[in-house]
Parts: sequence; C-alpha cells; structure tokens
Amino acid sequence: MHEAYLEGVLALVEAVPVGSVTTYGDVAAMVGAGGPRQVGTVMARHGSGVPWWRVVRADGRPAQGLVEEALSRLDAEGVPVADGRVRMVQARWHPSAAEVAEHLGRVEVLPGGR
DNA sequence: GCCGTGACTCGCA
DNA sequence: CTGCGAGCCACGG
Repeated sequence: MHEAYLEGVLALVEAVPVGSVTTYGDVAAMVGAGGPRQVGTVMARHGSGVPWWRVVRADGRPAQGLVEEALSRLDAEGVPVADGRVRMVQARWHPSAAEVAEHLGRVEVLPGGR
C-alpha cells in the first residue's frame, strides 16, 4: 500500500475525539480509498501508536482479539457501551468533510462549495 | 496469474 | 438473536 494511505488512516484515527468512535468502513470512506479490510490491515500492522480502540466494527464490537482491551479503554473514556458493544448511535464520530480533509493533510473540499 | 488470508460488511435463512 | 455465505480490497506465497 502507498504510504500516503497509511498516513491518512492513522491521522483520522488520531483525530477521533475522546468519548467517540468510528468504524473501519467509515475510515475507508473518509480516506476515499480501499475498503474496511484495508483499514483493518493498516491498524493491525501500524496501529500501535494511535488510539486503535476508538475504531470498532460496524456493529459496535471491538476488533477481534482485542475485545477486552478495547472495551476497558472505551469504558474508561466514557464511551457508551452495553453488553460488549458500543452504542454506535450515540458514540459514532461525525466529522464534517472539511474537518476530514484537514486531518488528511490536504484539502479535497473547497470552502463555500462549488 | 491463481489461491489463501485478514483488527471487515451486508444480506438472508 | 446466531450462523453462513458472498462480496469486498490489497498483500504475500
């Protein structure tokens, strides 16, 4: 994979505010390339330096193999968790397109539109 | 180039 | 609710 992709994914994960979470699919969509699996691969290999526990699966469950670790950290940050899964409706991160572009390190959306 | 694999997702039974 | 299968994209053998 290209290094820019890796940087983009990690930058977005670091941008997720405390108390919120995002999903692999959302990150992939925000980066605008690859898919959920690519994000998962990036996190597995290079996610040790970012708040990886704020990235969960679409159903609100943490990544397999790190469930306890993630739930522990999420709960400590005040993320709404119920029965082992994050309440996505409440905790999902909804950044504006401009904000996403900002974190990606490049402007892809012009302010003011068209 | 085919095949298996993965920190994924969605639809259907 | 759970499980299964197919689709998904990129990487490594």
